[in-house]
Amino acid sequence: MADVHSAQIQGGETLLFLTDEQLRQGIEAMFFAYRGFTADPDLILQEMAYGRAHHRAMHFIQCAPGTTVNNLLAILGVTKQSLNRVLRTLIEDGLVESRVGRLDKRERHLFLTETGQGLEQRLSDVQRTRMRAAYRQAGPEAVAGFRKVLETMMDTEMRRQCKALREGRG
Amino acid sequence: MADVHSAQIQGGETLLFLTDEQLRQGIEAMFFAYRGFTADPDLILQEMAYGRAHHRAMHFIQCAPGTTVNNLLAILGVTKQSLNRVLRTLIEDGLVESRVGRLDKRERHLFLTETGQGLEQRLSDVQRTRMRAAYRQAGPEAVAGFRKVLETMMDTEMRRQCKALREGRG
DNA sequence: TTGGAATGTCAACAAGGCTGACTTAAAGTG
DNA sequence: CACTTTAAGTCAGCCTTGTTGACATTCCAA
Repeated sequence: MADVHSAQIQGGETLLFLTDEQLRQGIEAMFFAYRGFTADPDLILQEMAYGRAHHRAMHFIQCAPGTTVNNLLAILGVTKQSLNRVLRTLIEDGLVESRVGRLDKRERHLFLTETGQGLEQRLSDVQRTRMRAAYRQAGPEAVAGFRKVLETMMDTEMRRQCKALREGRG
Repeated sequence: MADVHSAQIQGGETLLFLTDEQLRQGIEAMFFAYRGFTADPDLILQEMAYGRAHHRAMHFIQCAPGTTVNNLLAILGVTKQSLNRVLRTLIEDGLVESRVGRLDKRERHLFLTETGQGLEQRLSDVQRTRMRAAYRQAGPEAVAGFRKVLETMMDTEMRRQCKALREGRG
């Protein structure tokens, strides 16, 4: 990327000279890329009258089986009423199982059933396929950079979220 | 990024060995990063009873002043009814101006008023600030890679969109 | 035993997508 | 000129997914 200028300073510190135009392009790229990134799962979800909210819930349950509702709320950053509506349909439809906690019986531990795992697999398959294609086209160095910037943005977001959690709990 | 393995093949062709886990991390990173990326403008928009839809419209009008409604529809990928609802309030509130086309009087050309430019500036400022911070933290090489992967994903999306346009028009 | 935390539920509402039907005006075409 | 197509706007109604607020239940812990 020739239009990202950088200057190496004495001690390894790096200054980036980024014009507003370059940043604007990055912003637009995020918009279009995110849209492409959700397009494939959206098609599958539409078939079965589910939405992105269902996908997100299943994704994070798959990723952390046995997680509690509160945990999921914190990760997803929505209200419990919003999440509950989604979880209820998933449980009714037999995609998610909610087990009462052994240690703390108020808590519900969430798991994907076999059916749920099947759908989650289908959804993440198409998403991974698309991401793999983009990775392959861009090359390994670009992928490393992509992940680094995204993880930096993600960390910032996670920190903001944790801060919000702490403030919320007093 | 040590966990992205690559193997250089004879003619400069590169194979990426990406595990499902690595791709999953990329997917999650997109989710969290996108959320972080929209968080700041959302706060400002909330103050004035606007939403992301208004932001997107203003962004692309600012980026291509004089664009037509149909153009904007194609870029945003929403229905004209959806866009119209947003445009109507922006025009009523004096942020967007709609001028009848000189060449083709059916068309309306869209511009941001001074007030509109002011708000758009405020919104993109906070977004650029966040992006600049992430860029700076990740370093110039990472930024180049980030943009390359995103542009690849974006191109894919834009091609899909153009294809849809062509098919839609017969 | 009482306070607070975790969960779930009901109701109402808003933003922002969608479809379908329809109008108006302008442009293109036979 | 008559007809069709196109650009834009509008109305009505629907869906998903977010929000608040109020409230019940259950259970842990002081």
